Amino acid sequence: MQAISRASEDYLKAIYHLGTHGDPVTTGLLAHELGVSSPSVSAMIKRLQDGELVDRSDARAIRLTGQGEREALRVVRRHRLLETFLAQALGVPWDEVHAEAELLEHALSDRLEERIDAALGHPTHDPPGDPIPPREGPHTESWGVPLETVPAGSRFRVERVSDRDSAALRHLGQLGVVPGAVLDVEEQEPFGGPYWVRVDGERHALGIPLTRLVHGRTEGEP
Amino acid sequence: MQAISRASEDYLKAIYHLGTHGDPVTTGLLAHELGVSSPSVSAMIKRLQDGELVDRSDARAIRLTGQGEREALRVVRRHRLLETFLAQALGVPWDEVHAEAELLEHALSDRLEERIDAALGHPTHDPPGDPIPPREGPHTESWGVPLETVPAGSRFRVERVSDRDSAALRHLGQLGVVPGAVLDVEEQEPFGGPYWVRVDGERHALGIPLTRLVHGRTEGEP
DNA sequence: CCGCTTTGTTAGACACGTCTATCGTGAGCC
DNA sequence: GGCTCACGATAGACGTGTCTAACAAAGCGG
Repeated sequence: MQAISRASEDYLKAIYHLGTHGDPVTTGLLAHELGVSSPSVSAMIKRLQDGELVDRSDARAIRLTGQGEREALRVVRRHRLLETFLAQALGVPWDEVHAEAELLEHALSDRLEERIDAALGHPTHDPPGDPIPPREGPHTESWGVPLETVPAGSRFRVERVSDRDSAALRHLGQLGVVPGAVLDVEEQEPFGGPYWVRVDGERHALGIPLTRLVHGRTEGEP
Repeated sequence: MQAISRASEDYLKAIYHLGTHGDPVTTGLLAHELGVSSPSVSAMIKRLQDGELVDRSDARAIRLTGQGEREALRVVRRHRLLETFLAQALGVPWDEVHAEAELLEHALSDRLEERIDAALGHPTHDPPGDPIPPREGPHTESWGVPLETVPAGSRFRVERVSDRDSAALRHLGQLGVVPGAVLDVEEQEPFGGPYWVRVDGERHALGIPLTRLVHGRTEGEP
């Protein structure tokens, strides 16, 4: 119950995020993700292990314990609620909400989190489409499939857009590639060439890196 | 220009607040205010002095330098903007906004501060009536006179209520003693007895400690 | 004028979170 | 099997912010 430091929260959140992408979470990966050296990660993991928040029984991967995952989800919930709130209450553009929420998420009291959740009508997703974990109870991330893997000729409904790269997010927003949008994947040029997609009647070219940021689900043929 | 730590911000803010009350700011006073030991204060003051944020040329009082005061005012501004915003946008009751703003004030980016300020229409005062410092430029606190010093028979306009004691604040709010309210001070019982004041036609007794929290200005006779 | 009380500072320790430099170790490859 | 390379852990240091315990200085009462 003793308070968890901001740094610990950042580590737990990063372990959680990297964990949802399937790859085993390693020291080096975490160090890169958090922008710190790997000895720093080693030291922090040791502290988190002492606090029963991470599990190192598998030497090849860093895993969260049940308690660690609960704490990570608390941070993720606050982050995504804040993103939603900032967008809605203040009109903060969707490529900025991530950075602001990153700053505020560690300073949000349970009471205020509750008020924000209620004021927003208990939203289930934040602006980029990430699901907001419940205050307690199970949670799944439901990524859908990356746009990258979708063959030409498909109709694709956008569910989630990664908000890690603010500039990319802004660009996608300008093209209309937002959660809920429906894309017709018209063509994929070979050898890493762009995807041509039709959004709202407009035809746009998306480079491979962009298509990796967009997740969703294929629908019936166009 | 290098970022100032949260702890430093808290010290600067506390020095500023204690300074506005007239008394010379001492190590012990700061220690009490911040809930830390006085050696901790000594150490921090030394660091702040090294950073040119406090001035110890007067051995009997801790003073802010120009830069130190600017930094303190930045924190105060963020705090009071947040209080106003939380009250307005989320309906957080006025006895809670202080504690929430206390948590969030260190995590507010300039950009978001700007957005909040604009969304609120550049407010000049927060809910308890504290003046919001401008983003830059001079600022005065303008306390008015404490209700405690007002003689019976006066009419008194409330300008500011201290938000340090949440329970007292809630109580005063229930009585209608809020900024803008006009009180008729009907009677002050001797030997520390209560003040009898009429607010909105209702007669209420206020103990001395409460009357010290309320500042304002006398108006014409009732 | 001298001792006591009050106040602030120094000394030394600790927890946290970070770094660089170094050491171990395990997997893959010849 | 032995070498190399990548990776993680350890060692040692530092800055920040805190503590307790001991010391210094200053005012005040007698």
